[in-house]
Amino acid sequence: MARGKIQIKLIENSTNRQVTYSKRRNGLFKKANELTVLCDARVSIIMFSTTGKLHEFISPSATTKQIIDQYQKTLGIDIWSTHYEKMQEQLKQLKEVNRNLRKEIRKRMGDCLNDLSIEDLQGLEREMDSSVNIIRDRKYRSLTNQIDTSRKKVRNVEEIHKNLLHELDALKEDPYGLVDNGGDYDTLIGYQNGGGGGSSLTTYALLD
Amino acid sequence: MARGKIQIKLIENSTNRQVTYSKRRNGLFKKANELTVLCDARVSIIMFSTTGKLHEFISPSATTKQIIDQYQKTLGIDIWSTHYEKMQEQLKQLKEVNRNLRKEIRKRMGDCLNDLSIEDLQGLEREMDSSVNIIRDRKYRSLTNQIDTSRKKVRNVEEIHKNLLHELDALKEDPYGLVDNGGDYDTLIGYQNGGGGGSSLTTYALLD
DNA sequence: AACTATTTATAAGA
DNA sequence: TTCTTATAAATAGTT
Repeated sequence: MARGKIQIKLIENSTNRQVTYSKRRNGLFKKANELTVLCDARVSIIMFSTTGKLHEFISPSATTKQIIDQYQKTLGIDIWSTHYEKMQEQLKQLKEVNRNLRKEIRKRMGDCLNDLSIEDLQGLEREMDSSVNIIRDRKYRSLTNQIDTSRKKVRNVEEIHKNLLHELDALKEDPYGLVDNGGDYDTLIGYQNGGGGGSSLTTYALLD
Repeated sequence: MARGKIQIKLIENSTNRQVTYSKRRNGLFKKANELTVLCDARVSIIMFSTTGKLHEFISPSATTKQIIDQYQKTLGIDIWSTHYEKMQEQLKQLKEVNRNLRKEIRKRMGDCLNDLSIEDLQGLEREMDSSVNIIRDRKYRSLTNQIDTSRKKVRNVEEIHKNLLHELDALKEDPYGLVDNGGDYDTLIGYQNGGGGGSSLTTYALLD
């Protein structure tokens, strides 16, 4: 606008562009400030250069956050809050659910019984009795299983012991190993040690 | 800046101010647009007049949300996202807590017992037994209270009945009401009907 | 960063 | 609000 008119189109020369950006930015900010003072307006200017550099103007009477908040409020279209409010709602619901769950647990622990009627108490008692029975049953079955396993182990150990005794007897009667291992007990638990009969004394696996 | 220089200070005349606001706003937006084109910059201008009216300029190559997001990102100071991420974290935690609470309840209802050891089952059983006892006790006390209240009511009704009989006897012996109500039972439950002895037949309040 | 010829913006008036 | 226009301000090109 001086020393020759220019076309409003991208300035190709990078240096010129840079200089013009700087000059006009100052001009813009000056105008914005004048507007702020003359007309008691609140102005926010945010700008990024091609290189990503940030420059901002804000009327002294405001903050950028204020302006943006009011911007959203005025447009009604909350750029973020849509998402944000949904989260808030979700949060509230979760807290409520949480509170109820805790209350439920406390009831089941014998707390917070004040606001329950006799019928409620009766129901709660019955429900918990039945639950305890289930738990007791589960515990019992679990115990039974363990006992059963133990019993099997014991039986296995006994079997091994018995076999060892047999082998010992055989050794006593035939110290030079001329007689083969008796087939009956070997086949009986032979699958447990891979059928290895190579040594004169059979090894017997213990159950886990 | 024409037809006379002006001081950069609030324009007192409201109409003038309004006009100047409009003119200079256009000027500002025009300059912003030129800057956008000449220097390939992205500019966001948001302004509010004294009266709260919103006007905005945005470079065609951008959206206001983009600019504001980049503004926050560049400054590092997230005006909202800090809050947002905190909420997200909170949400996650609440959901986790919620899940655990539900599991706890299910355990206490005899579900989900698979991953509990015998010791856990034992502890759970003991805890629930004790809770059931508390509930049973509470129920018992509640029942006792009700029974007690009922008993009092019955006693009250009996008392009233007895008194009525007395009055009836008195009436039979003194049909013309010359003899006053017998003092003993009147004072006994007199506080219950406000001490009203005005009528020949005393009224007796029933307990609630 | 300063200069300055010119263009542009705009204050006041219509 | 829009147009006009005299004048102030901004700025492109130069140093």
